[in-house]
Amino acid sequence: MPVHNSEIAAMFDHVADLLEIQDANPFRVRAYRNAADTVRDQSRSVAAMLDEGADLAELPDIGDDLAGKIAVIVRTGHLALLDEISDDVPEAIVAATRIPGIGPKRARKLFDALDLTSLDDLEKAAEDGRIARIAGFGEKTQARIRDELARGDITERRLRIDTAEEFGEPLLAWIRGIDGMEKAEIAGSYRRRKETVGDLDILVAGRDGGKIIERFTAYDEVEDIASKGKTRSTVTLRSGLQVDLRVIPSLSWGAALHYFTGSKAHNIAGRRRAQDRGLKLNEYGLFKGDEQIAGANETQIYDGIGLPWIDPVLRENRGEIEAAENGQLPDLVELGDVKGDLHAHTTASDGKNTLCEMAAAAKRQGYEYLAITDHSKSQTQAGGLGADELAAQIDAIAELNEKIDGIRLLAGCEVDILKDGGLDFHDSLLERLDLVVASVHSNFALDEDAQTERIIRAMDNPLVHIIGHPTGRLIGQRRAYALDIERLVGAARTRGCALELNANPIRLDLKDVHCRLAAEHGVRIAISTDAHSTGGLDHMRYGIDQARRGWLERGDVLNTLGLDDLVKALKRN
DNA sequence: GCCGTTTTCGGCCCGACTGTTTTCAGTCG
Repeated sequence: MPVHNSEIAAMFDHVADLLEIQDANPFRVRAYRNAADTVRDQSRSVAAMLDEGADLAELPDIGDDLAGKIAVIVRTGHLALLDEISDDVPEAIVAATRIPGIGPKRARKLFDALDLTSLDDLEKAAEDGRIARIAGFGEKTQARIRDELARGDITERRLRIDTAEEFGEPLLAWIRGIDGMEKAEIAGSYRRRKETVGDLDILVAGRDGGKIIERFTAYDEVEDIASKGKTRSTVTLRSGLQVDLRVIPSLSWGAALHYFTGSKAHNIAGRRRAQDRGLKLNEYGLFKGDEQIAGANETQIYDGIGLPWIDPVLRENRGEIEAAENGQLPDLVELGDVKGDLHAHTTASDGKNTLCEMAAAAKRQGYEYLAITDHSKSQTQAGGLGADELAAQIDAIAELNEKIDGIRLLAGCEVDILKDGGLDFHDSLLERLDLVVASVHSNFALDEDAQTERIIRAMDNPLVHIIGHPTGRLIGQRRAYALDIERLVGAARTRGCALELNANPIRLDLKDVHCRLAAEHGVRIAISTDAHSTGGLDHMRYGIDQARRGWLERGDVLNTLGLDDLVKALKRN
């Protein structure tokens, strides 16, 4: 069983957590966290890289020591250091650091001072007043610990980007109505368009921070105010979403926007560049000594550290700074480049709108084409079409195309990939289609080899144009099935098959680093909404955001082709 | 533990806020 990057990264993060509690050298702790980030961000499996004899010490923030540890993990599945320090630090202390306001130092002090061994112990101590008697702790801290533990939910909770928008956009609109407010934006991972966000970082330019924050904390969805100063406040909304607000002067707007957009790794790299130039970069601006030499807008900030402006979606320290330096930033695909949607359902299977309605909605999107891809017969619960029904739909689409202007419907199907990699319809029927999307909807539990081979076998059929939602994950609900992405990408390339980036915000499948991997190998990506209603076509923008995070350019995306070019591109042999 | 045109030691990003103190450590982003 190959060791996955995420498992190695989790081990390193765990080591960092434990070392921190042991009060180890903070830079050593950071080294483990940086290495975890590096491993997690690799689009290729480091186990496979090792197999090929790669020197992992060439990766950023991985030196000889950690490269050696990775090799051991890959070989044995274990990390001796982790086993050792796990014995010394109760897991409950790590869990306690997830309580807001409790970090490694205070968590350890709590457990040591009161001789605790579990979170239950900690909760009891909070209830009977023992915590407030520890030096450095008081009533407020005790109450917070008690309340957090009583809620029973101190695990990390991230919201999908579309959910975050539901709360964030109305709040932003409300903030923009506050007196004395000059500008406001949501920064953080929201602005970087990550698939999930942990909290909202809202930035406001204005003069009287105290007044603005006073109004902000009066928003009617605010349930709890964790902190409230003249420039900064943290609240929790009724929905449980944490919101951080910062007020800064207009002269620092660009610096602050840059700073609070992150990512942390991108910022650190930026501050290092500033240092290298004898400058200091913080959220107020770029400084030479005491003199502010940039700050009002982001372009100035980047200019000051010798770079062109970098799109927020790229700010993950995954090579964007080097690319910017060399004038090789990607010319990212945009929503306006999209000429059509290649995956949509109708009432014929489990969609909510008819062929006609979907066609009209696609025309309103300004598209040249829309592929109708209802489910195939194995998808009984989704009203999958039988062979006769699909044949009838092909005729209905031909007929409708005669009658309508300004949009071309492509006759397609989202055909099930069966357990053995065969398809749910005979080639004689698939041949009549303009477009075939092949997807896995069953047997998720196959092992990695079997699952990978199953999908590759489906691609062996030249009638298949696109593999739909290739990894099957549902964000926050279902893990991706076991799959060797690199093999899949390699197979897609040699077969001329495209991979889907499903734009539905619950899927966003492929994810960003895998899109980048595919594009690097010359595999085209189809960004498709998998719309089950006319409204579902609007999800395209989430797919575009994800594609941009994956460094995709227009030429990497199948459905940026106009109709004629698309039809040519769909001829696989 | 990583890193290096200041290169094998000695650095490692930076500021606001809270709670508990009474000048600051810890936490957070």
